[in-house]
Amino acid sequence: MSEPRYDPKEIEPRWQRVWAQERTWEVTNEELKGETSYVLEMLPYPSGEPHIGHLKVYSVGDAVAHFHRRTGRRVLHPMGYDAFGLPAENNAIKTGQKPRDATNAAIASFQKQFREWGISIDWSREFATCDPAYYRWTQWIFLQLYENGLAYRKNAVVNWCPKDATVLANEQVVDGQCERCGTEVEARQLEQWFFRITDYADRLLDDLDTIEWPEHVKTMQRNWIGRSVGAEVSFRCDALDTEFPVFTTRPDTLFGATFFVVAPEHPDIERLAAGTGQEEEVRAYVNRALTESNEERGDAEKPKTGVFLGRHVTNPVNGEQLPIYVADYVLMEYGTGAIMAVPGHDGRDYAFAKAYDLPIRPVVEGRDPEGDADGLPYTGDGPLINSHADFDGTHNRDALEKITVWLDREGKGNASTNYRLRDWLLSRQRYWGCPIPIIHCPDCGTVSVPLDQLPVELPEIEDYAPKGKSPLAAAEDWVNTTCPRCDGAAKRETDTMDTFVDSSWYFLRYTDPDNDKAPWDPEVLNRWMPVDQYIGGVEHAILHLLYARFFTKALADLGHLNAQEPFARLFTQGMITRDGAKMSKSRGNVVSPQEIVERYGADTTRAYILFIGPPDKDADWSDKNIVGVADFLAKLWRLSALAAQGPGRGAELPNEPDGPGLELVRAANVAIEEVTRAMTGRFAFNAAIANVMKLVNACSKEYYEAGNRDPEALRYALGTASSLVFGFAPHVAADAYHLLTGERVWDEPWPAADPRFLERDSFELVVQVNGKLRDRIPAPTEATREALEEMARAAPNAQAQLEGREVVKVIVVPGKLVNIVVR
RNA sequence: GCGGGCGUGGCGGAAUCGGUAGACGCGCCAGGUUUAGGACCUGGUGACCGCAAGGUCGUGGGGGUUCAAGUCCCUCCGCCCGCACCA
Repeated sequence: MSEPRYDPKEIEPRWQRVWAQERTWEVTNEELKGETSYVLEMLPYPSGEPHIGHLKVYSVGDAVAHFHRRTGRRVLHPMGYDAFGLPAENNAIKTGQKPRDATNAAIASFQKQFREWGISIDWSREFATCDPAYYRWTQWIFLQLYENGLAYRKNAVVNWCPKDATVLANEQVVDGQCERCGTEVEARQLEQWFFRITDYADRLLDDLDTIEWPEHVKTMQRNWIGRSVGAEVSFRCDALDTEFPVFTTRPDTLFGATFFVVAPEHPDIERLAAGTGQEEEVRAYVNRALTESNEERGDAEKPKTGVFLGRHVTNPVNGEQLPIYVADYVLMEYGTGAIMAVPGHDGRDYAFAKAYDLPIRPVVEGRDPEGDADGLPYTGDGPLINSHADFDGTHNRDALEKITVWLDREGKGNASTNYRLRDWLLSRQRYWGCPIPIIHCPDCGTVSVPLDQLPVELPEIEDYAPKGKSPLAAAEDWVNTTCPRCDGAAKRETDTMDTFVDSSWYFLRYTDPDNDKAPWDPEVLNRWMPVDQYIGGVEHAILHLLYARFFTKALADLGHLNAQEPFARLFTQGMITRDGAKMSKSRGNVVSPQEIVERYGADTTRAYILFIGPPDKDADWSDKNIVGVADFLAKLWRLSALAAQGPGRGAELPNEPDGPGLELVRAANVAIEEVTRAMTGRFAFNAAIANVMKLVNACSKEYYEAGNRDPEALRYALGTASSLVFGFAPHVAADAYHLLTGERVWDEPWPAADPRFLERDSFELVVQVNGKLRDRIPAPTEATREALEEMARAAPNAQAQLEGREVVKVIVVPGKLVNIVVR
């Protein structure tokens, strides 16, 4: 008989058809009894074809979704598209193809691939964020936030990308460059829309403790939010009759302040220097500082520079007159743009004082061994000195609180907390995004579009080229409208929203995607949310993940949902590299998932990407290693087909297995145990697959070498292997299981190991002498400690080591080993 | 500088608790089967010494705790990621 041949090209479409026709992976909100689970991968931005990173994230997510289903949970596993965005618009400018057409084409290609990969998606819930039926509710949420003071417009210095001709949020500027195109961003003073994410800074920080996320992602968010606790202290300039507040984390060092510094951008510089004779020098310095690039300016290593402003302020704690300097090491964006300088206890102030020969006064006792000869600057803790009789001798941590209280009582300051986090700038001067549902009326001002007029649809336009304002401004028919309040002539807001707004709530919409009365039914939503397992790339550690957390909290506060956090557990998958480098067209090292799937089939491709290593780590693609996985799946299928040709059917646990059958049953149960362990609370898919390989190897050996002595046990072992591997290679597993049993493996519960087949009546006892392995001998499982010790002492290779030595101690670990300690 | 992570054969990587290091796969070597094959099956494969039995060494370096350390503690080195003149 010729051997049956594994043919993924025939198997895979056949099972995909079954899943599509039977809508196998759909869940309805009507049948939400029992335990549920919401498994979600970050939604893709559809552009061209999916790449290998998509294949990885959905392979990981699908493995989790299947495991949750088969361990008794109803699983929500939806898919959608982050479909607004700059690439489609830039493409339109270049090729003339409308953004919607290009996006729809890309979506079609993604859908096709995801189906060909056999990902278990509930397609009934699919949407794209550029669908009016979706962005209607994006606008609705915007208005909720606007009406409640969480969205506002202000004139501010903002980041402007000259290439993309739009403003950017702080999170979208990396090293002073546009996150998307790498162009150096410019500072511009503009009127823009913001979300008040800073109101949530404390909760965004504190609630990180309530979610199971990778520590490095939490750390990045903590860094980004950047909370510092301290005090705001007022320094008065009598000459100008003005108070200058500063923020400090070290009010305990107030007595050590010997000068005062303002940022070059500080609005009062001109006024301060006026009439002091320093005007020229100050102006020259400020001009130079302002024209310097971000990189040059931000270099902490370069020598400190600054110029005396010719004025003084009064230190509120001791009345001392402190000279005011302007220096570029002080940043306008942080705190108040002015600092008190304590050179004795701050490295930067110290460097400045040394450069300009300013006095340095230590006020905390202690020396920094790395510091100068005098042990300064000293940033550690210690008792106060040189301060005031009331505080000298007090430990600085206690003094910090006391001085803050004193400042508050005297009206010279107060406890204060500062954040690095800025409000989220959401408006963009681009076309392909969600319109901001606002009307500007000359009489009524800024007016919300009434909810019953949503969505404000994005009009069709011909010219997408950015001109420094939104291309929508040219769509006059659309821009000109009437004010909903006074019916007078008014204009629509022409900026669109940052696409991160679209993706900050899509996971909520999946729970109730067809609702046209509301963004969701809160009762339904609350049954699914929060997402049990979220999976995506670490590149979104701050942007998307912070914004989504903010939206969830804000919407919860407004009573629209219960969850305080969107994603209870987060898994960040590592990158697939090629030759140790990130894949990119310019490097020419791109691995096309389509090509691999075409050659080996989706099952092999998916299983290989999981087998390559731990999924949270980066992994280098190798064309060679994939054949191991291909052979393994082929072997599983072939053996199943052969076993199915033999007598009998089914993959039931044999009644009283013995001999070779018992060995197979045992191997299957060990595999169940190991795979379950790899999947429970972990994502050790590589280890899980390795254990199934081991089981299939045992089956192979029994079939080919020994002659299939127990067909029933063989079918059980192969059925178990198919069942265990289904989440990684669903088509071949479904087919093999069907051949063996006529049943559908996804309807079967996750296999449970039978303890009877995990225990054995004898085991290999390890005999150590002084911790060194000396022998292995068979021993009965039931043997007492004494019996084990006796057997160990009698073991031939151990005996040779014991000769002429005194036994000091014997350690017996039943079922494992005996360690004889000798002298 | 601060914070997080990592370091195991020729290669990718296994090893929840401290208890046989190197599972599984690639590669390599050998054998079987086949008209042939880049198909299929089986075995071997950390280094060194040895004909063998066996021994010595071995999880980035050094030190420690322990009967026992890849695993725990200290220290040093190297690599990766994030933040960084944030007061």
